[in-house]
Amino acid sequence: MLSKNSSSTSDPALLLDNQLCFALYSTSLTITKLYQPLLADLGLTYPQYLVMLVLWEHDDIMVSALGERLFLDSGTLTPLLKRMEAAGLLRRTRSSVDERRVLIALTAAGQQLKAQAARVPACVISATHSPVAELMALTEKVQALRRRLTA
Amino acid sequence: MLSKNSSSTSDPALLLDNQLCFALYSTSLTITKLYQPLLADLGLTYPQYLVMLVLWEHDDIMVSALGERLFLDSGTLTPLLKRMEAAGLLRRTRSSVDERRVLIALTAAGQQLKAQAARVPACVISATHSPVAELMALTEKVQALRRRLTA
DNA sequence: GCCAAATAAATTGTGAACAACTTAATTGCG
DNA sequence: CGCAATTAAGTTGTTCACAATTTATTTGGC
Repeated sequence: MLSKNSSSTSDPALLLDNQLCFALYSTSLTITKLYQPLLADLGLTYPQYLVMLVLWEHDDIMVSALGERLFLDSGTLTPLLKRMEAAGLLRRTRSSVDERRVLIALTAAGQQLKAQAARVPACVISATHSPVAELMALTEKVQALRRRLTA
Repeated sequence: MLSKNSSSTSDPALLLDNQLCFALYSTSLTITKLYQPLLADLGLTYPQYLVMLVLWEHDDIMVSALGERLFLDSGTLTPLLKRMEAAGLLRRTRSSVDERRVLIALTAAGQQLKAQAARVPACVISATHSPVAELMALTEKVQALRRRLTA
């Protein structure tokens, strides 16, 4: 395994496998691919599924509230929500109280999709080959990091 | 905080904050935004920085080897590498041994960029407001999950 | 009441990601 | 050898992400 830059001569801080960011990035992409076939059955992409999770918890919210919850901005959400509206999952309505606001509300079809989505989490969990308690512990640690980053 | 679907009546498995995937996804995006101004000084995007990390460790490798290391395919890498070649960071050359292969090698400018990049990791680490030992432990846990997913 | 500042969403342009497919070269089996 | 299967990279089309900017509306100070 010879190379011009063998890893032994590299700054350890620049080694790919020492990067938390890369671990998060690559693992996130890998899990998303795991979701893809399951979500395709529901007619959803992964970011669209996240939007549905928020709306199933709390319907009829502003685009900006959705964005705060998902850490995404209107530049990402506006086209995404338009596609979901076109798919009949939700409605986008200007608030009459404040014409700047756009409220997102699930359609009946969007609400009903929750029942079908209910079996998705178990499928993904089993594919991780990991004890649930460990997954929960990891979730909390990653959330704690995100909190420290956004504080 | 009243809503049609209050979280207390929701399937816990569908609550956004119980999703490991979302924790990874949102934290990964948040860290990437942290890198963005630092990498902009080097003329790199975050995925381009990852390519450079691999090449600084091991120069002159095939596109597919790069892809295995980064968990990305040629559909993502080919245009990304073309942009990096246009920026003068690397060269793409067909292998004479096997004309299907394209070898990626750093230019002098690409090699020299490593010195400037050396201070990036410390900046990011300090921005996390976390002890380094904790970041390392979390990195290993996330890598272990990725290993279980890709096995 | 007026108007500058702030707020909410949308738009524009660039760069990923990836599924599905194509093109081109090499391998290996009969 | 001959050629089907495999491998490597590239292409196409769709969907994110986001910086920077724009449009439209509302708020707040005077």
